[in-house]
Amino acid sequence: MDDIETRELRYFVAVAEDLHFGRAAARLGIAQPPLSRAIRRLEHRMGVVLLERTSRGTRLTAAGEVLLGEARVALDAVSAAVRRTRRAGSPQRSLVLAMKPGGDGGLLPRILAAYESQPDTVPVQFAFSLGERAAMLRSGRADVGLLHHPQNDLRGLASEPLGVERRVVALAEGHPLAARDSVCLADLAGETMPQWPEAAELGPGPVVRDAGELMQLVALGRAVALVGETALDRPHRGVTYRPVRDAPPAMLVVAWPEGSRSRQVAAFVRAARTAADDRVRDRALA
Amino acid sequence: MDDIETRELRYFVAVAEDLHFGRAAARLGIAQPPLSRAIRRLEHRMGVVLLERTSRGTRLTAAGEVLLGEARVALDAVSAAVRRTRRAGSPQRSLVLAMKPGGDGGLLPRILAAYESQPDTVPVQFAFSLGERAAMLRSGRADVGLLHHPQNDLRGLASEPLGVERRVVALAEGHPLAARDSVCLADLAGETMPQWPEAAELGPGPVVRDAGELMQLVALGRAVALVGETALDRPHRGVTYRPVRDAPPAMLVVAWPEGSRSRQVAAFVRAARTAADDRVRDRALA
DNA sequence: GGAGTCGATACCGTTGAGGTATGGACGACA
DNA sequence: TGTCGTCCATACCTCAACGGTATCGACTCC
Repeated sequence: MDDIETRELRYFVAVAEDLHFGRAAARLGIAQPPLSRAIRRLEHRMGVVLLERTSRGTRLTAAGEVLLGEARVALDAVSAAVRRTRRAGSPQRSLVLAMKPGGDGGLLPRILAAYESQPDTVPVQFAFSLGERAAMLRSGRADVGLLHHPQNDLRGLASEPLGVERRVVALAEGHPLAARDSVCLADLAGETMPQWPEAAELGPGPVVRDAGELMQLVALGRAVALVGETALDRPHRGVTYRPVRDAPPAMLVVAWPEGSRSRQVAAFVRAARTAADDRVRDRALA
Repeated sequence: MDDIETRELRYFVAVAEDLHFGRAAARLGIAQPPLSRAIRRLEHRMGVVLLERTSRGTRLTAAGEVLLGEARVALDAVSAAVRRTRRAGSPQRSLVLAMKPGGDGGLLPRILAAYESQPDTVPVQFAFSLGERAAMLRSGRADVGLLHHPQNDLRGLASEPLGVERRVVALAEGHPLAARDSVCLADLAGETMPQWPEAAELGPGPVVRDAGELMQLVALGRAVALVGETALDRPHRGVTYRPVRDAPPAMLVVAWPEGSRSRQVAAFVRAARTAADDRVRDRALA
């Protein structure tokens, strides 16, 4: 009755993303007629119309919109199952850590030291990613991640807070706002902010691929950027930083897939907590 | 490469649950040889051994254990996708509320009144269930639920707290502990506690199917039961209630599937919050 | 009105899912 | 120890359905 195969979901997602049977079929590596038939059969078995076909393209119905979102989640879950099983079966175990370069709030050395001081640890591999690190955890490409709340979408993940980071704005040294001691978000309304290529939908403004490009643009006065205060540890030439009074503070969290009962993940989370607690204590002493 | 079909996952879950190819095949409605081949092909494609076959039965490998858990989650996600899409496509909309009979902490009348006072509401259907209400939300059989934290597993769900309920123990009137003003958990160590048939694994002790049976057993002195303090609103003949000092309080929450962007769910959650806030205010006035 | 685009239909070959019959390994038991 | 029973694997067959090519029908745009 409702035994839908993942192939059918993959086909539907492809069509729903392209809104074009021919292109979707090409992307899937099959011809267009089998794709049309597969989608039609899917609609018939679900008893729901998913697409409105016109001779000039295709649109999603309300039910189709729902299925697009749900199918992506379900396909993520399936490929996560495969990946995690493969990793559990492969003899050489390692722990894949998803993080943004420099996005550790300066905690990473402490965390790794604390992790490796525990018994039975495995090598830690780094999966640097500017974009959706949360998706890497959900899909099983990474085991544990350092991310920011609420900037990252933590749904489907479990997490532990490691500390809050105030946000500062990076400005060119000659920027008018650099004359002030602090700014507020309203002051930045007219400024251009760079964005990562992985953003869900690209707005106006330049696209940058790494922190170097970002700071280059800022130093040139072509953009401003909201960054965590730990960016002050590695200041960039020609860039000055000012606190943003009303920016929501970013909470650095260690996150992992809900329901992961891996010993290694638990050890890493423990190490992260230890490292965060230690830093708080060190700062109190200083 | 990793395009695993849901059929293969269903087959694997069946075998992993039975640890017996023949019985699993019967349950799936197919013959044993195709099932053996399907599992073998699955292992081959994943590059991992999932089962240790002996001529006298079958055991899961470590990787098989991982896949069993992950596959259940993935299959839940797929059937949830189908169910939610069907409901989105069917013209007559309604909101399915999962709850335990009497498990509303006395809030339900207020919640329904608040919900129905909003514009554009749909009929509320009740899905009473003693067992895994959280699973009903995850699999799309219900849209929103009233459950208890931490007694229910809220992973994969979003939730809002509605209030805490202290826990009391229900005792026969002649029970020795009824002589005390309050008890602690250690006092209950030797007592028999009934359990619901949906429990993951049945221990010793009687099984009850509803609150009436439960209270009957308690009144007869055959068992004691930990219940929420709102049970005092409908006391049972021959049963007396005593607070449990160190029992973790149950937090009543309204929960819904993560990522549900349904307008009706949002309206219900809003109504539940309103109802909870109103009751707090009323009690403060009284 | 002709050309072009896009999805649906017709028809065909091949893959593979599922069936039956049987083999082979192993434990139980006399 | 030989026999029987259990349980999974293998061999072989059938047929549904997946995917491919060719073509149609509807609609848009010059």
